Amino acid sequence: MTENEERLEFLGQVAAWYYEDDQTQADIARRLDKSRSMVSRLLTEARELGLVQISVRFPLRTDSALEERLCELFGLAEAHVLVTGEIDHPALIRQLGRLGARALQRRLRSGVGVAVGWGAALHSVVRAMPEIELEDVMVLQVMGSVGDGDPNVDGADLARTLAGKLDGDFRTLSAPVIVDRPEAAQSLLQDRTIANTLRLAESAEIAVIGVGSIDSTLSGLVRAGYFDERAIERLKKAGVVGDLLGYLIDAEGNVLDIPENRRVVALHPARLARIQSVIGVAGGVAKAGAITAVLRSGLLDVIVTDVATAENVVAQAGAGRLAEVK
Amino acid sequence: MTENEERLEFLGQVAAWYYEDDQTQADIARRLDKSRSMVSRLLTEARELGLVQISVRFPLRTDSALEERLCELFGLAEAHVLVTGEIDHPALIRQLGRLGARALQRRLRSGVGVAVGWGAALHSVVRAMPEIELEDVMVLQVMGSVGDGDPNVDGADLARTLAGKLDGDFRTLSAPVIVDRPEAAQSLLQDRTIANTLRLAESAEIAVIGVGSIDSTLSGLVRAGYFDERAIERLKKAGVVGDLLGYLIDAEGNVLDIPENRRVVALHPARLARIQSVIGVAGGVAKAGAITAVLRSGLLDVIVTDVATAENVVAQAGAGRLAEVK
DNA sequence: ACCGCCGATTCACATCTGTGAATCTAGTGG
DNA sequence: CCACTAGATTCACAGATGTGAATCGGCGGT
Repeated sequence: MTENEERLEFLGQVAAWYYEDDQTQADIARRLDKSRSMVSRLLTEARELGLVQISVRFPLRTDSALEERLCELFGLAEAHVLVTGEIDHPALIRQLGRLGARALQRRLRSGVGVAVGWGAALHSVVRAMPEIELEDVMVLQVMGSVGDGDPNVDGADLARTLAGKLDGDFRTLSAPVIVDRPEAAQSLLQDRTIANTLRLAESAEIAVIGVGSIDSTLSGLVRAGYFDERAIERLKKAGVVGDLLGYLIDAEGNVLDIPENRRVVALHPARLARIQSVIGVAGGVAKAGAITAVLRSGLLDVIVTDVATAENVVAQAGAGRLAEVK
Repeated sequence: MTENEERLEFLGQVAAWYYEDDQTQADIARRLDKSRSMVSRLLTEARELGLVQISVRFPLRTDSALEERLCELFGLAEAHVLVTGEIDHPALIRQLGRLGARALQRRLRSGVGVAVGWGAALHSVVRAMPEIELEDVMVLQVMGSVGDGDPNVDGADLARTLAGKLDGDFRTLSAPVIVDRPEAAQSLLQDRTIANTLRLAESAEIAVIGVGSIDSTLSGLVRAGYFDERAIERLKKAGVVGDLLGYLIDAEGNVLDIPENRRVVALHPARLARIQSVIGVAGGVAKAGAITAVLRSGLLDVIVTDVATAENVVAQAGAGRLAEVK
């Protein structure tokens, strides 16, 4: 352990020389009396261990008019609408992450429980989260993991990383988010460890969740291979517009009573109601439909999204309202 | 303004591609249809604007036994003693900065006033400070600047940077820390703006200050050219062991009644007494004498230093005690 | 219309960096 | 004592990067 610490310190020293003092690898090699390539590898190791944090941060612009509109329409406590320039999707997700991290940070304090789902946006939130000194924070994973697929958006990893940054503890769900048979889901949900984590999660003070779209390219569930093209078509016909914590929902934000939803290993969205601050982070116009649905469910307290999507959501909701009046 | 924001966003985008997506400059150049050298320059610009934050962070070890000992000996609220491996002075200062930033962060909350001095260690504290979301924080510069010399340790810059990170306001002292004639100091101290800042400073909740040694290589004052070798010799004979906020002090931590101290433009150390949390950050055995003196003055509530120095301080203080007893 | 100026951009080249393959080193088991 | 192996280290080279000097392009002045 001490040996390990010494190595960390050594790697940190090297990284500091390189990144903070702008010394060249050759300089450092001379200093250590090693070859330059060695130094290159030491730096790689330091980076991999997360000793070097590189982040790009610049002021984020938000649209307060749209924010107010969203709050009104859906009875939210807070809305954050990112103003983007021309920007590609990964960049959008990154900026949303920063905005989301800010919203989360504002609510964090020592002793809270934080329930986290997963998804690209959430991954980005966790990534953007600075290290904070808190005590007794507990991070809870609330939806099972995807076995294969993108490990970048894996829930367990997310919970672990977030807990690390908050200097807190964490509980993961070691189960796939969707299993083959309803019975399997049942027994997993009743498993002591899993049930325990979920119980902790529903009494958490804060939840941070993403919103899934049913659209093939954007949905983590689809990308993970749980549904194929035919299944998607069928689900769409059944009224599915997206997912919340892995559960498929319709345009009103209701968890549909379909077989697929009985195979999900995750906190049930209805349980979010008890949580004081439920923060949803999702963006991209393609997700607007799903986001509108989730907002309609009334489960969110805070939404973090981008202008284009927010506009789309407002338009849909406005239309919905008119329809209701008629 | 908007144009500027757009440029920031653009630079941020480029920096994100480079630093977060690991794209090569050539890739980005192709994407932007510019030359690769252009991209290199854009990245430089982004870094200079502070859009890219690179920090090396690894667990800091502390010596809790020594910490307790220091607290006892000097009636401190907190002591932080950094355990260092073999490490050069800049690296030591950097790590102390991180430790200091942590101590500061723990005390920060919305609405506080923070008084800051300057010096290499403080610069490092500010550098290590993460951006935090707070409201109505006010950062006050409490000692004048050095005109020439190392702009890295300039007080005004320090206050500005810290305020930026805390999302707060700041007040600087636009005056040199030491002027030629006592009358000049007097009139500067009575200047409306300066007096105002100092008044705010003494009613601050937190102060973060360095400790100066009289030793030529380590003292910011000496390095800035305020005292030459002969002056230093004379001062040492007069009992000076270091400086606190620019005022020269003896081994007991008293501000000496000498002409030099009437030329200082800074908050008087005695005014620190009102401030709830006075945090001193300083390290390196060469400063042990000065640090001991400052600790004896009883003005500090928190000290942040390294093992070697702390041991030295404890030894001195222990000896002092024995002497007193006899 | 022309000139001259200044910032933006590119070119060319020296330097710096990552990495597969070769080499070294220390520890282990026979 | 030696053979063997795994990890540490270096070599060599391709590729990536920074930067002084040259070039471009627009714009105000005459």
